[in-house]
Amino acid sequence: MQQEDRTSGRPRDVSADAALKSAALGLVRARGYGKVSIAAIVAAAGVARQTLYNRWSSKAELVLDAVFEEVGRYAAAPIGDDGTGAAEQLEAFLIQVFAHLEEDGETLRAIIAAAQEDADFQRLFRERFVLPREAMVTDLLRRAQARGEIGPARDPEMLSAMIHGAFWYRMLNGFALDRGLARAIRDEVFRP
Amino acid sequence: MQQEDRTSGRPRDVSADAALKSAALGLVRARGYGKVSIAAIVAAAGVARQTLYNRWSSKAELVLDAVFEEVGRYAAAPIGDDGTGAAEQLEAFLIQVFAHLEEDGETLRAIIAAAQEDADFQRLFRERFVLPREAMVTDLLRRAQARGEIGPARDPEMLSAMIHGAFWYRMLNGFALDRGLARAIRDEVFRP
DNA sequence: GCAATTAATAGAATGCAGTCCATTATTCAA
DNA sequence: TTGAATAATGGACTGCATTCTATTAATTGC
Repeated sequence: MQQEDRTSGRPRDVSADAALKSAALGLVRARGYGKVSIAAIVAAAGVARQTLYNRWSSKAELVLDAVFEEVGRYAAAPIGDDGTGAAEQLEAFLIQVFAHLEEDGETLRAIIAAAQEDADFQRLFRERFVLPREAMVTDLLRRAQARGEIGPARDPEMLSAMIHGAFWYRMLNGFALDRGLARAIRDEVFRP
Repeated sequence: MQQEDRTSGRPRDVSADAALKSAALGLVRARGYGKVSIAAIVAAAGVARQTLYNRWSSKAELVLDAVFEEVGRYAAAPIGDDGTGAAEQLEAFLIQVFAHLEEDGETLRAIIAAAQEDADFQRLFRERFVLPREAMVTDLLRRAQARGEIGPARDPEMLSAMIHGAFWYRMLNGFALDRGLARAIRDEVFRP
């Protein structure tokens, strides 16, 4: 997905982008990532197979765009530093993430799997999805540290990796992500 | 891989098991999981393709057996409760795990990926690989708690998930697992 | 209009995991 | 010695992602 304004040649059919993303989004949500074929996506979008590969280099890239970038949802906004304490903010963030993952968790798992088999896609996924979300929690923890809500010797980056790691680890091993987990993580980070 | 002593019928060729595991181990270590085909494994083992599928139901199952079970290595022994403190024990455990992952990390990542696409294999992997190793750390933390090395309000199970999660998360996102990470995890768990 | 350039299309080709099938081999029990 | 049961084998088959090819379409500068 890159644009370089050409001076000649037939222009891209811009409507094909949206048609492909929309078809991918609908099919993946309805049937699950592994059960959706490229053939089904291009048929639903009404374009040729090569048209997809002119825009994305794999099914995983298209679905990443379609499901996790298109609408700008899924914990895309920084965590608001509202009146509540950092513990409440973290728990609310996790509850929101887990709620989104009820719909798209299976797709996220498939995307993480795809990233293990394709180093380029791993980089793309990390830059576009993982690191921004990791930074949100790191920032929250830094603010909490500045206010004294966690000790000065704590390491916000390591803690953020442990927080994300905890639910990745649970998710990738087939456990549900529920409010109890959000609460347990919060409690472990903001220890008594 | 199950045995049910039959009363009749041609017996399994036991040497095929070892030949397949050995071929899979060698090829996967030499070329990487994704570049090794079933055809190459059975050719190297000198057996027919169906002979493999009589024993394992997928490439991932065979490789799990071959790489992570065969020799009983890879942090298979419980963490010794030697004279040192729990912080040192945890760091030593992590350093040992990371050292093994220098050789087999790419394979582990491929196996985690395979588990996301096959619920049966996910269960197998969790029972045979994930949970035992998670329990080692949980046990270590429980002992540490009994000795007062971590506070009584800490949650050993959650902490263990955060510890494993931290390095899974790093590994699955393409970061190296080095001694610095082991130290940072130790420091965050046994905080000042 | 015409050449150059790039896109879209249909369909074939490739490579691979996993399944299916027919045939042959080995064992036990009657 | 024969029949029932199960294994091993080679090869064919299916379904899929990704690539390749030839052809047609749209655009710009001349």
